[in-house]
Amino acid sequence: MEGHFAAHFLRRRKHTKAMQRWSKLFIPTLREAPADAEVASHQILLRAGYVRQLGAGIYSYLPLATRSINKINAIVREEMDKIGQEFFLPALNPREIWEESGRWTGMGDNMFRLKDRKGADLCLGMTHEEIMTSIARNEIRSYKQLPQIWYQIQTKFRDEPRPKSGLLRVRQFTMKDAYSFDIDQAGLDHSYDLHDAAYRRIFTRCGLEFVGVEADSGAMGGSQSQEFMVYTEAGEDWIASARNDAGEVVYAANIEKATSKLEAVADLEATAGAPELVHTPGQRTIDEVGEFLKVEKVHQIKTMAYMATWPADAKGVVKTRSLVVFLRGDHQLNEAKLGALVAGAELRPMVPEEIEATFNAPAGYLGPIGVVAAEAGDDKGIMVILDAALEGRANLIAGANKEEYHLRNVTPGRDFTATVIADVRNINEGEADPVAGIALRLGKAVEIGHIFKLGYKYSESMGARVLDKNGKETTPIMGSYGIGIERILTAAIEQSAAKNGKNDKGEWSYVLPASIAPFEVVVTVTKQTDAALAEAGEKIAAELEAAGFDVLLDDRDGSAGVKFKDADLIGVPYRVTIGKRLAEGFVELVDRLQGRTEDVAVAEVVTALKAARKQQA
RNA sequence: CGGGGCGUAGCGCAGCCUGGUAGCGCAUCUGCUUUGGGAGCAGAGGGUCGGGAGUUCGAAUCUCUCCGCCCCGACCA
Repeated sequence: MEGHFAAHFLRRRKHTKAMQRWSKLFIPTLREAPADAEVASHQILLRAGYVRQLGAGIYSYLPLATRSINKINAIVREEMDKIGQEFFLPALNPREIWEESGRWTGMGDNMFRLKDRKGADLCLGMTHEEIMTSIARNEIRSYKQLPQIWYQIQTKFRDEPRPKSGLLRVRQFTMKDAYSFDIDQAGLDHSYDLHDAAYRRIFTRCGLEFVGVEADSGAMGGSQSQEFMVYTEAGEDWIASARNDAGEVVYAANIEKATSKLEAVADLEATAGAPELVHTPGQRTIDEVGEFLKVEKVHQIKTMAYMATWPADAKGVVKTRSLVVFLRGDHQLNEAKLGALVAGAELRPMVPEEIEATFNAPAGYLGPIGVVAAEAGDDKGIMVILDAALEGRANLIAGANKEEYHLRNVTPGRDFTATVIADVRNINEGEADPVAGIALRLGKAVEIGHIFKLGYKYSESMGARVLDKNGKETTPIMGSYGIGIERILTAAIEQSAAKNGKNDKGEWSYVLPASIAPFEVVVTVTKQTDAALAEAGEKIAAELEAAGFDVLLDDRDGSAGVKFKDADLIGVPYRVTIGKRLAEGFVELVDRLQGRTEDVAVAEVVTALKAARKQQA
């Protein structure tokens, strides 16, 4: 009985779905992109009538964007429902809950704040750790109620210092955020892995070419963290990755963490058994000294001097420390890696007076010998950092800490010691990845998702406690996981635009994956006033719809050229053109993802499109 | 916040320097002709020139001020 009803209902639903006709839809395409749109996706979203801007980092989503985002949300929901449960939390939050975690002040100016009529402080949610934790705290009493994975798809508000790049960096956006609660670390590991797998399914289904990179856990604290990135020029992060011949990612990391295997370097022959002074008048830079002494940069030591400054403590005391870094001559310092060695401190280059005080020599002739390095583990004195690439090297050229002189035969370990040996250099494109030795690809990327193991930060500070199986009170361990919904759309556009490039008018060309395009197929009637063509368009569109395709029928009374341009512009992957050859029983099938066009018999359209869609999947 | 640029019709722009009737292309509306890659002809509508103040007989134009937007540097989905 029930089964019959369900089947009947499904069938009816399919048939009652309203045909989407271009003549009736609001798709305000623009011939020229607004001048303040710079990045490809921003220009495209505006020109194609997906979005309109309301303010800096504030956008209205028109029907096309809404359809696309709804599809992305549906995919996210489907995958998230396999591992967790959907919530919907308030975007409007009282101050008190944020005070509990210390983030009312911690979030600083990035938080939108407001007052209610009684003068009470409220804010707009930037993320929802606090709210979820408060629910867990109030409701979860026993390990038997764990694990839990709770997620929502919700609007987030962040008062970004600089909104930019269209939908890439905005002040109001949609995030799928999820939080896991487990009784122990093993449970958290599992919840984290579940998210890792779900995220990979989501991004794959959305047609993205992404890499998961090990990331700095950053300010939110926590142990393990992975960012999901899509390579694009519009991105703000730099990442390195390596794929094997099968196309699998064998290594990927944010540039702030990436390492590489270096080719072995044959050291210079010793000219003496100890450092030897060489007169190098006016030769200051690595290039000048290399040229002057006829040595390669790999045989030189680059010396960099920084000051680390920690924020004032409770007594208002500001702590500083001198950092001296030695790098291979051809390498660049990575400030993020250096910063990791002095947690919580701000870095800045030393000023000339500080350099004089530290080295007793002017910039240009700085080197390791004579610098008094703090002992390892000591948190006072000059912190000398030897980059790992110099470990084991010998007979290098370095500044002599004496104006107009350098030294030969400088050998780390023998001639000087460091407080710490660490990897603090930037890796370079083409260097071998540390896992499989495959050439690294380096590029800008946009972050579309982030998963990380939070630990006890919120459960502890907000007092969430459960009883374990021994009846002992214990603190649940948390994970936090986010996906930027609009960024999936934007990244998909950027990804495709990068592949398809610009036309001779400087306009970007792109196609959306069928899974997230506002429509899967557009049926273009080349001449609406021709009754035969119009009728065939209706019929074919209806058939495609009945076969489960999301169809847009272009029934506008305009020239074929305009219709083709518009169809391309909105990024729909498939087009069925009803035109000239209809009299012979053929229509044209354009597969924009494959860049292929073929004539198909009218009776074969559904089959042919299904085949095209299957091939893409 | 610091630095740079911009604000004139829905979109793209000119006009500003040297003050005097607000213009061009596209889009929109009407009619006719067109209809396979952003059509043609004819006509029409549409503007607080970002806001305010000042200078002047007169301000889109000069001065001051405020606002908004974009881009480049510290944060993050």
